Amino acid sequence: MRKKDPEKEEAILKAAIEAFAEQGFHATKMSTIADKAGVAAGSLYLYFSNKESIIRHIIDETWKRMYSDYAKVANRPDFSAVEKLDALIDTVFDLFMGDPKKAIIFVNEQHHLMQTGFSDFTHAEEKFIQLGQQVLVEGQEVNLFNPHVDIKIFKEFVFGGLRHLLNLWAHQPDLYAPNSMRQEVKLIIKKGILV
Amino acid sequence: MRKKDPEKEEAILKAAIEAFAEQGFHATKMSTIADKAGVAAGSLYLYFSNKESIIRHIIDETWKRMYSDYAKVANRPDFSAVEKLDALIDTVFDLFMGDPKKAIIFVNEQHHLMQTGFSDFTHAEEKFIQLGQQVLVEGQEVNLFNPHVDIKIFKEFVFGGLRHLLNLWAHQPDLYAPNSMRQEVKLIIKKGILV
DNA sequence: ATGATAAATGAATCATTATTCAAAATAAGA
DNA sequence: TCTTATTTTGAATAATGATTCATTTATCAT
Repeated sequence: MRKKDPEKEEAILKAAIEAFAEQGFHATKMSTIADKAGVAAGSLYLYFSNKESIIRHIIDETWKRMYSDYAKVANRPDFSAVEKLDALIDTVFDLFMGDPKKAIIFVNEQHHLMQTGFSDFTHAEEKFIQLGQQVLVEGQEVNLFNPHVDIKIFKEFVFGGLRHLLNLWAHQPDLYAPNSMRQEVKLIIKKGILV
Repeated sequence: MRKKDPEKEEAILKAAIEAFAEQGFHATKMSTIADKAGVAAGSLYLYFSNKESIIRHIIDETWKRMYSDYAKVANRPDFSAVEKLDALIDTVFDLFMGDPKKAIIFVNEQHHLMQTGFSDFTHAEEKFIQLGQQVLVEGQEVNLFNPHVDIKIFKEFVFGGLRHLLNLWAHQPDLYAPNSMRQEVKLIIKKGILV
């Protein structure tokens, strides 16, 4: 009996991340992924059932990682809601700045996946979003956060803003100093633009 | 000599907007657009050189409209920077709430266009963004806006947040009361979430 | 009316690529 | 070493759908 090489799956994923980030999901050919990964085209199908499932896997993993990273912070009893909110921003930045290509895929291809029926990855996504929402509710309860702000809207607004910023940065890292970027975001969402 | 029917171009654009919004650019077939528009597939090519140019046209028009709508407000000398900022939000909301399908296309397909070489529509886009940026600079100069906020980052953050919110709303209008949504956004970007 | 010109049609073309599958290579156990 | 089960290969398949083009139809000018 022969066993599948676990490094091969890794190589395929790495190749796919590169290709999807560079050319987008649709423009990426399976043969390109195979070439980059150094395997035959047919071999891709031993590890993934089809092209779609490759990108699903990538995004799913990303959500899971984001959730588990942030869960550690969100549950710390010694953190105030404000600190937890800052930590949320840090979690997102840390994750994507360590992996710009994933950031690009994450931002650009997610909508495509929603059109093709939902699946597992929505679990991880929902859990993460849920965690963020809890922090906001907690902050309002202890009167740290403005009770007139609609949490559902705030949450989505921040999410969209972050996504967009990370995408810009991933495409042109030179234009944005990573650290000032995350500090700016924290400032904006907490205090707004008025003096 | 026979002339092209200007209503036919309209019909094609309307059909394309519908199809792109429902199924996304890639999944939309030229034959579907033709069917919806009530013309033959080949006729599409009398009005647009290819599939890509149809979506370009749609997005370009949208940017142009956004720019011209907002230019009226941005130049009013009787408006403070704060009022102009509020008006910016209103402009965007007004435009897209009047046309949810366009909102969906605008949000979801723009990245795709950037991959396929830039073109005219970046002009209108840049002009609009430029206008917004001016308002922010003006606000900082007269000390209405916090000078520590990085305008470039603020601008993009707000842009991304708005995009995302509008997309959510366009997909499920029932979940978000349009007016409260725009008020919330104004509140958030001006004052942040802290009490 | 009528011819000339351009618009409109839609079936045929053509290219593109995800996926399959028969054959070959490889590793593990006997 | 040899057998066997499983992986790997990559050429062949098969479907898809954008675009073209020969033909038909409609409009305008005379």
